[in-house]
Amino acid sequence: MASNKREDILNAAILLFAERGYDATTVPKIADKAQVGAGTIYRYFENKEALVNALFQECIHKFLEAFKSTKPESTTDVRQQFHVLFHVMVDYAENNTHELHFIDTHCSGHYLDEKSKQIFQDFLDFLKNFIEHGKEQGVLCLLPSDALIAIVYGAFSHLFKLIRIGVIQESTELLDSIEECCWNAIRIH
Amino acid sequence: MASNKREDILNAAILLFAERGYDATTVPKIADKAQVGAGTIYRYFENKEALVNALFQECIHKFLEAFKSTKPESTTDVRQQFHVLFHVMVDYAENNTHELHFIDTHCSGHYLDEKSKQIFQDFLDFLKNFIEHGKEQGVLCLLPSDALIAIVYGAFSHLFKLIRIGVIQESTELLDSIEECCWNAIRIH
DNA sequence: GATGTAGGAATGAATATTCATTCCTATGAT
DNA sequence: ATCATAGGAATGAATATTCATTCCTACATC
Repeated sequence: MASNKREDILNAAILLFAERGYDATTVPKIADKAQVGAGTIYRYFENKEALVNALFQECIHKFLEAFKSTKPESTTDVRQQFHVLFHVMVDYAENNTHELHFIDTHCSGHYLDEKSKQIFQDFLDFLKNFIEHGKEQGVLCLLPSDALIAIVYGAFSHLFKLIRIGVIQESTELLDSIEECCWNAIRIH
Repeated sequence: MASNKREDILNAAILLFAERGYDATTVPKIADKAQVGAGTIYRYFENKEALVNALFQECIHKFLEAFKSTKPESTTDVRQQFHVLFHVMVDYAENNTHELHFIDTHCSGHYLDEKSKQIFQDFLDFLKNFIEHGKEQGVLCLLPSDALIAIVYGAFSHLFKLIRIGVIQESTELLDSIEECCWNAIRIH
């Protein structure tokens, strides 16, 4: 039987970090939720900071892999590419309820180390690439790529926050409409 | 001898809360930045929680007053109303560099009391009103009002975060373009 | 000197981290 | 197969640190 303690700790931690934030989440609380002793956490992670960094890096990595595995470059139709990317985000948000929120609330935390910042930058660069392509094709607004990403991602993450807390009800039609809204925000008219 | 200690404390606190978050901001650090003794803070606020709530309420109040003073109802042109509202947000973001970020990162904090939650709800209801009007006029998408607010506000707040940390350079043209993007996101096509 | 205000050291509760000890499990000898 | 032993894994009580809050002293102002 494989030792899954490390996993247990990470799963407990992401729940608590996403709900309460890094600073308000105590190590003993993580231990409780993971059903391990407090000391066990220090077998797997040097300290609380190392834990949050490992978690952050694994989340981004998973998210980025989800994007990369779609190979949206195979078509030059920017709208179609956008559709694919948008649905990667939706799938990720649906299947990893807390991860998107965790990323969102921790991506500029003071406890992130260089490696975490770097991998997050890689993630942004990947998205930037798509935007840049769309601008070259004359399909997307000629605003800074960072700005266009912020518009879509900002809208998306606030929306999923509302879905997560139950203010609005998720449905295929709603998501399709929202995709259209986001697309309309950045395309050339 | 105008006692401006209370102001000093609030100004120091908003900077630190916006930068580090509520839980990572210690009362002694606030006292240092405000150049007052730690005990002095407790002359003006019952405790740390009362301080953050007072701050939050004053921020939202100021923001909401800025909106209300524009009386966008005087015109029925929804696009024109949107322009006015958007510029209230821009002005607020520009003149109160840290307040928007503070609101953004603290509006769902576990330390907020009923009054803070209520005043924040009032704020959302005000925006909802505008959206509802636009939908009645047949100008805005028939998505839930909360969703439309999230799209615009989410995009806006992420954008100003980038401006604040210097990733993108603010300019009139940029802001005009962004306004157009936000409008395109929620209008009917 | 009485009263109100400020300061910051002192306090105690909460928290991250350590460490001596216990608990498993795999291996090997009988 | 049974038992013995070792060594890594896990534990949680103990420790060190940090922090919100209190409290006592000093300084104004009247």
